Amino acid sequence: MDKFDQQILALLRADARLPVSQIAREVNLSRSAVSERIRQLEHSGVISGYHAHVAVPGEAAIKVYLELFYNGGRCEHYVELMRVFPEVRRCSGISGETDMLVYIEAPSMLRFSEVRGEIENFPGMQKVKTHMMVKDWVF
Amino acid sequence: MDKFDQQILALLRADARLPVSQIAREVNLSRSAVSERIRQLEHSGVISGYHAHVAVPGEAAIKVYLELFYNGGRCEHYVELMRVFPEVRRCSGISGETDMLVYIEAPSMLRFSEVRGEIENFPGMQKVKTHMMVKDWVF
DNA sequence: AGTGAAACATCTGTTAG
DNA sequence: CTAACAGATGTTTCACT
Repeated sequence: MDKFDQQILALLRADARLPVSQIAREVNLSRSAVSERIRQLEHSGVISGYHAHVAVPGEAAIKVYLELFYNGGRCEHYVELMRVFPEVRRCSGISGETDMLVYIEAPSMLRFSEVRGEIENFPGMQKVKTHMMVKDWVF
Repeated sequence: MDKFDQQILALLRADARLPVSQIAREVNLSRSAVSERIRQLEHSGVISGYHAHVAVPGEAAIKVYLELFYNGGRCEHYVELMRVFPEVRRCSGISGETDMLVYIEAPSMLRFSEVRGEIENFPGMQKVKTHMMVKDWVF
């Protein structure tokens, strides 16, 4: 994890679709070297994925935390199911009784209800506890 | 913004580097159609960017949600007290029994314990429930 | 570790039908 | 939408620093 790796990470953090050839130019390494470094960074888990940042249609008028309780199935499974909703911004597996904590931003109460309804009907879903966010400070 | 767009968004959210050709296969559209749709989604701002998710070693090694239960005092009061900790990233007043949900990122377990200890000793604090984040997906 | 070059498959953008 | 083409890109391998 030297200076080159850090430069590569910074570039991919800004634009995950930057071509290897261009990265090579900017950090002054060959394509093969950059390819190999990226492969290492991915394999070692430093880069956990590449994701498009999708804006919530409308605006985030409603902010909610859902507590999910389900039986069987790994959390990865449910994450894949919830990924289809742009309103789902974050899924966190946490210690304690709750299986997963899901943060949702929706443009309206109606839309939120739709999303919540679909999540409740996921196979194996046992309970969905809703926590409307009434105040919020982000630092 | 029809069903196809939503499918495309879900795929790019999961893997920003998915080739257009493969997306086309999965949603049963032609490459040109998918290319055009992605172009529209980018230009209209629905897709605001593509980013590598990087786990920086040492930075935010520990992610935790705290459930705060206190008696008396408004949440604004406690927010002011917690603002002194850079590790406190978000404070949310939510509906339900829990008075406040606090998201914390700390560089080490030791440092987190210190912060948690201080929060527990805030005047009026009744209970602090810790939820270590063991898995996490941010979209 | 990195370079440069080559070879090959794949992706993309752009045409034309 | 399909088909086809040209150019760019990713990946791998190799000989050589």
